[in-house]
Amino acid sequence: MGRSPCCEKEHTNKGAWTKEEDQRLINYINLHGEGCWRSLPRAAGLLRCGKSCRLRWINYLRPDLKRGNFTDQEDELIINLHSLLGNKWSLIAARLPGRTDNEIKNYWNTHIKRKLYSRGIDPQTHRPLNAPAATATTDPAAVVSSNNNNNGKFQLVTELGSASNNNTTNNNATKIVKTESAAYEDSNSSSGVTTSEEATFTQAPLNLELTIGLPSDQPASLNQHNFKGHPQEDHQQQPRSEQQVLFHWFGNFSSSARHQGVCLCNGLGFQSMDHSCSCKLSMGASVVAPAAPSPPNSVTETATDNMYRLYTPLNI
DNA sequence: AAGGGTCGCAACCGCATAGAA
DNA sequence: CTTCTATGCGGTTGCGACCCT
Repeated sequence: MGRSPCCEKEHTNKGAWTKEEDQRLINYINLHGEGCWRSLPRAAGLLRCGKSCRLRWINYLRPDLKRGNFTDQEDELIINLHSLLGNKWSLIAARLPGRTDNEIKNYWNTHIKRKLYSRGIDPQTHRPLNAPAATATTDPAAVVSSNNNNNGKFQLVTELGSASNNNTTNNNATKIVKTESAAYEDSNSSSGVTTSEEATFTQAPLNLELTIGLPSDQPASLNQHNFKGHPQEDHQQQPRSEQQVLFHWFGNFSSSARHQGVCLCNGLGFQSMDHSCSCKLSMGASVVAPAAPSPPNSVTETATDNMYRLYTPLNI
C-alpha cells in the first residue's frame, strides 16, 4: 500500500510564494503558533501544501532568521561541524543561530566546497586531496561516517533531541568533572588522571533547538564552569558501552596554539588528531582530553550507558 | 544589445521515522 | 504488532539574476 499524498496536489499552488501568501502565513502563525502543518494551509486560507508552508516559514519567514553573508567565523564553524557531523545539515544549523539547514546546505555546496578545494582539502573527507583514503577510525570524518552508516542505528538527531529534552524538562542533568591545570600535564605524561582540584558541576540544559539558542544565551553557570579563557571550544562525545567514542573539540586557535595533547581513555593514551581523538570506551571509563593549550586545563568524562554529551560553552 | 552559460537560492520531492490508532 | 499519518531531513531541481562574449 502506497503512502497517501500529503495534500491534494491539484488544488495547491506551486513555485515562488507571493507577498500575499507570505503575509497570510505570517499572520496565521503569529495568531496560532507553529504546528499542525497539514491543516494550516486551509485554516490560513492558503492554497499550499502543508510541507510547503512549513518550509517557507522555517527557511524564509521566521522572524529570528539571520540575513546576510556568512562570516569567516561561521565558515570555519560550519567546516568544523561538517567534519564532525557530515551532511547533517539540521544539526549543523542547530549550532548556528539564525541560519537554516537549507541555507547552510546551499552555502556549503556553492561556497565552502570551493573554499576547501582551493585549500587542497577534500570537502567530504576533510583530508588533503592527495592523501590516501581514510582507513583509521581515529579520523574524525571516518568515525562519523562509520557511525552514520551503522545501519541507520546512529540516531544522532534523536539522541541530541532527547538529550536536550530530558535536560530541559526533568533537570536530570549529568555530572561533569572538570580538572584544572595538573591533568593536562598528566595526560601528556600518560600517567593517568590526576586531579589537583576537582570541581563538580552540573551540565546546563543543551540548547539545540533550531529556532532559538544563541550560544551566548547559555546560562551563566555553564560559562563560568567551562574552559575559562577559551570560550570557543566545543567538546563532543558519544560514549556508549564498548563503542567508538569521538571526542572532538575545536575553536579558532592559531596553529601554534592548537591542542597537542593526548586523550586518555581508561588510562590509555590516544594521540589527538588536530582537534579530535577517538577511542573505544567501556562503561565507567573516563576520558581526559586537554581542553586548552594554555593555561592547561582538561576535561574528565565518565562514560555512562547511552550517554551523549555535547558541551556548548562557546560564544561563537 | 542580445544570446548563451553559470551561479545561487528557494522550493520541491521522496524517504525515514516517531507516534498514534 | 501492524498500519497509517504527520513531520522532518537531505538530495535535487527550477528559475531568476548575473556574467561573459
